Amino acid sequence: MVRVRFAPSPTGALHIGGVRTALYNYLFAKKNNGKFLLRIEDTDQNRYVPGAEDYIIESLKWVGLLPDEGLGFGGDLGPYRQSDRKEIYHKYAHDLVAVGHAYFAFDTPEELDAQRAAIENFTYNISTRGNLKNSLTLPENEVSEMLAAGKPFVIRLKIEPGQEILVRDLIRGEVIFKSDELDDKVLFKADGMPTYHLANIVDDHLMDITHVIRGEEWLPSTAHHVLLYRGFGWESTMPQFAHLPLILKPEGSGKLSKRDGAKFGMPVFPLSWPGETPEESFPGFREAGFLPEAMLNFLALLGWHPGGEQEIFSLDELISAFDFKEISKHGARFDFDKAKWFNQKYLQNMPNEEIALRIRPFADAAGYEISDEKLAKMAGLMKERVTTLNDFTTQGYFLFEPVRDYDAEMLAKKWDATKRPVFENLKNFIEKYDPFTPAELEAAVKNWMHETGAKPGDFLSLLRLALAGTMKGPAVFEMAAALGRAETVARLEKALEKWG
RNA sequence: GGCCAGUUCGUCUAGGGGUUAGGACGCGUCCCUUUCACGGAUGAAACACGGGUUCGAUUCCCGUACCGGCUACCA
Repeated sequence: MVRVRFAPSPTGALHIGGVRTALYNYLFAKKNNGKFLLRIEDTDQNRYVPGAEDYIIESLKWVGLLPDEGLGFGGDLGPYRQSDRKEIYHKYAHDLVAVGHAYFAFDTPEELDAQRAAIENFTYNISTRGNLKNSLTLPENEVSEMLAAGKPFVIRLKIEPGQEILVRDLIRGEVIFKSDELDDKVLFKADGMPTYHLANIVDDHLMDITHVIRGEEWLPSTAHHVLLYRGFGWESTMPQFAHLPLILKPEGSGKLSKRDGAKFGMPVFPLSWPGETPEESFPGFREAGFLPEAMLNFLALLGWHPGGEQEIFSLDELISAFDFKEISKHGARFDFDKAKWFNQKYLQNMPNEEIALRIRPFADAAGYEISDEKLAKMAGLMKERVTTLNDFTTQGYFLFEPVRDYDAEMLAKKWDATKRPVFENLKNFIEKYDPFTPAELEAAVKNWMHETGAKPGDFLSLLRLALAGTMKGPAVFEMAAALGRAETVARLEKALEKWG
C-alpha cells in the first residue's frame, strides 16, 4: 500500500513550489491507489506563523488535492501536527542515545560560533567531537549531573566514520555519501523539540510512509536520514526517496522566492496572503483569476513531461501518466506567460455555465446584479479574448454596466457632426428591427447600410463604440443581442447625446 | 571553500550512436475577420566547452566551465 505525505512547515503562505510537491505526491498516491497524507511540520517555534496552517489546508482544498489523512482530514495514525507529538520524539531521541547511535552535547551556540570562527569548515563530527562538550568526552557522572541540574543540551546523531552511505533515489539514481564528511546533526533541540531530521524519520516510520517525495534541498541530508533508519532498526521498511528539482526564478539566479512575485508582477502563492504590512502581503493565483485545474496542469509540466506532444492534461490524465522516470533532474524556471496560456486554454474549453459559476465572485465584488443565465451568455462572448477570470468583468465591464468612456482617438477618427443624421436613422432602424438576434440583425443592418450608402467602415465602428466604448470586444451584433433591444437603444441614444 | 546534483531554442521540454534535432510558451510575418481575440499557415531560435571511445558522438566515458542545492539547536 503506497502511502505518501505532504509535509509543509507553517511559516507563512504556502509557496507555489510546495503546491507542486503536493501535486506530485497526490498523483503518485492516486496512480497507485495509495494514500496521500498531510502532516504539519511545526517544530521550529520561532518561525511559526499563525494562520499558515489554515492557509495550507485552504490551498489544498482550492486546487483539489484533498488528503486522505492528516491534519483536518482525519486518520488513525495521528496526531498529524508535530508539535502535538513532542513526547514521541523525546522518547525516540533518548532511545537512540541508549543504543549508542546518538549522544548528548552541551556546547552552547556561542561556543559553536567560536569554533566556526576559529576553524575553517568546522564540522561537528568525528574530527571535532573529541574536543567538544558532550557525553562522548565528559565523564559519565558529570553528564548525569548536568542533565539532572537541567543544563541545556541537544542530542546529536553519532556518525561512525569510514562508511559509504548509498542513497537510492527514484529520480536521481544512486548517490553515495561518505560518512566522514557528514556532520553529527542535532536531532533534538535544547527547547525540547526535535529537528526536522528526527521528527521526519520517526513520523514517516510511524505513519507507514512508503515514498518520500520532496524537494531537492533535502538530498544532502538524506544520508543522515538513512543512518537514522538504521540506528532505529527500521531500515527494512525505510521509504523510497524521490527528490524533486526546484522551481527557479523567471530570470536571474536562485530559486523562486516570495519577493519574485512583486518583482515580476505575478503571484507566487496559490491564495493571497494578507500580511501585517503591504510588503508582507502577497497576491494569489486564485484572486488573480486563475483556474485551479489550469494551475495544476501548468505546475505538473514544470519539471516533468510524460513524452509526446500533449500539453493539456486533465487531473485524471496526469494521474495515469505520472512517473518518476520522466521528472527532470534540473530546476525549472517559472514561466508566468505559460501559466496564463494554460488558463486561457482552460477557459476556452469550459462551458459558459461553468465559467459563470467561476466568475460569480468577481461579478459580486463588482456589484453586478445579474442572473446565472445572463452571466453565462456574457462569459460566452468574452471567453475567447481573456486570460483570467477577472478579465471578464474588467476588460468586459461594458457587458455588465453602461459605457464609462469612449475611445477618444477612435471617436475623433470616425465621428463628426455630419454623421449625426445617418446615425440617428441607424438607431431608429435598429430600434424597430425584429427579431433582435445576432445573425438577422447583422444582415439587416448591413443591408440597410448598403441601401442608404452609409459606410460600414465608419458606422460599424461607431456602433461598436456606442455599445462598448472601445474597439476591443465581442462581435457588435452578438453584443447588441446579448444586451437586449432596450439597453442597445439606450446606449445609442447616450452616444448621440455625448458625441455632440 | 567543501560535498551533492545537473547542463537540448530566451523559457518548459521531446529525442537519442547516423534525424532537415520535434512540440509548446513567448516573439516576427501572412491568412481568416469591417473591432479585439480565437483559429490556421509560416519564420527566427538550441544539443555549454575540451579531450577520449567509435567508421561516425548532441547521444557513451573523463575533464573544464557554468547553473542549482546543501554546508543552523530552519525547514
